[in-house]
Amino acid sequence: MPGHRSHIADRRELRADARHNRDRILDAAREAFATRGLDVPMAAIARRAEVGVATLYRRFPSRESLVTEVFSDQVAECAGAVDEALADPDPWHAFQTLVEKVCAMQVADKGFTAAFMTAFPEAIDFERMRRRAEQGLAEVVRRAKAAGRLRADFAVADLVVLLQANCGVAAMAGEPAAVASRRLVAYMLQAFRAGNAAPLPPPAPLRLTHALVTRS
Amino acid sequence: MPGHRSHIADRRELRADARHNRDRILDAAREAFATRGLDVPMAAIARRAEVGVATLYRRFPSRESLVTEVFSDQVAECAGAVDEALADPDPWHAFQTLVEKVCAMQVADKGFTAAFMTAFPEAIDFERMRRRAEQGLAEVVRRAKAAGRLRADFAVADLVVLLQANCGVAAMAGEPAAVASRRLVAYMLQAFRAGNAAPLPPPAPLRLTHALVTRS
DNA sequence: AGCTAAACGGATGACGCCATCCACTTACGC
DNA sequence: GCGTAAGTGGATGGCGTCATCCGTTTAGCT
Repeated sequence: MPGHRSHIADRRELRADARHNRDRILDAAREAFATRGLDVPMAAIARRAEVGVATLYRRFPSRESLVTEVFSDQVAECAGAVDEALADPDPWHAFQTLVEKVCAMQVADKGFTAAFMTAFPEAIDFERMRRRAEQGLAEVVRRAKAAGRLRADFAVADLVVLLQANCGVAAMAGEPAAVASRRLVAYMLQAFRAGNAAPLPPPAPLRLTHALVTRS
Repeated sequence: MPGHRSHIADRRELRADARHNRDRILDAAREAFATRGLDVPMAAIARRAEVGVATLYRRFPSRESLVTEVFSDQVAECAGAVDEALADPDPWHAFQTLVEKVCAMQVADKGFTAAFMTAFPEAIDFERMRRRAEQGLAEVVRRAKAAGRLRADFAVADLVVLLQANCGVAAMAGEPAAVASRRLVAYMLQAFRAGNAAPLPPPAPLRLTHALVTRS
């Protein structure tokens, strides 16, 4: 089959100006998603990037493809945080730092959570990353439990609960969101700690995919 | 000034069929808001109520007026929960039960939180109720602290944080939301408890009004 | 029963967003 | 330089929601 072009290669064969505009679009989209959330009008992104709507749609046929591209590095950063936690010799410190880091990312960028949580059928990369994150997370949790620092009845799904909760906090207006999130995370981490553990209601049977952000 | 009609009296002077339709609309709106959230199309409500759109708009000129009317009894129920807590001789039990109850209400009805949290400038009744709830809440917290059951560095604003967090959890799909919420609340209540208190980051300077649900 | 004002509901225009089309412009290999 | 394919952006049609208008129906009083 001649002339087959993978979706990885097509960015190399762009003309110089097209490449430039593509970058402008990505920058604009990044900012727009971060401040206004994931369902900002396409036209607004185009305007901010100072390109026509057509250019935007030509480069990214669907909103999802744009989202995927915009957040790919942030997802990578997220996965990096998991790796970092896995490299940490102190299991509880690893767990705590990971949770804090991810939640802070969530607050810093309104779109990120939605992008990461929402199940985009198209976004294979996300799916792969998500699985990897899930496995890494499970390992971090296992270690923290084994070290006796994390309560035994903690479920990995509880992290999804926290992420979702933090997402709700992140929905608040700018700066209070950060303060509130820190407060929430601090409380939750103390509750996660082994030792002072009163019994809990049954855990939610959730995987990362199950956490849906209400998006029309 | 003759013929002045207060906005309280106008429901009495309705014709029988109008009154009937008004009730149908309220029922339909209640269900629609609970299941689909607060920004369900007006037309959908009208269809469900089997009335024309015009009837809906005539009775409730703005969406807010409809929301106010629909949730007035739920807000009252909420205030009732605060009174109940104030009547409870056990301060911690009062606090715990109140938190659990309100969070459960939040999950049960998607629209409720948004209605209660969102600042509707028009909804004076809500404002009054909210103030009352805030004062009652502060008293419940004060008592629980005085009894030595609630950690001293707990801030009333932390309840706003929890409400907002729980709102995020409530955004999940139907049944998992309830499970996750129970789990979240259980964790948080354990963290709120006095005794096992590690230091916390500074509290968020929030009143109930500051918690905004992102609505368009 | 008959009258009238109140109430009804479908049709309608305005608006915003999506996604595509097409006439014009520009980069880049020759 | 110049030809051409790639690229561009504004205009455009489709869709769904909002909110109002207006011709028709109906409750309720006499």
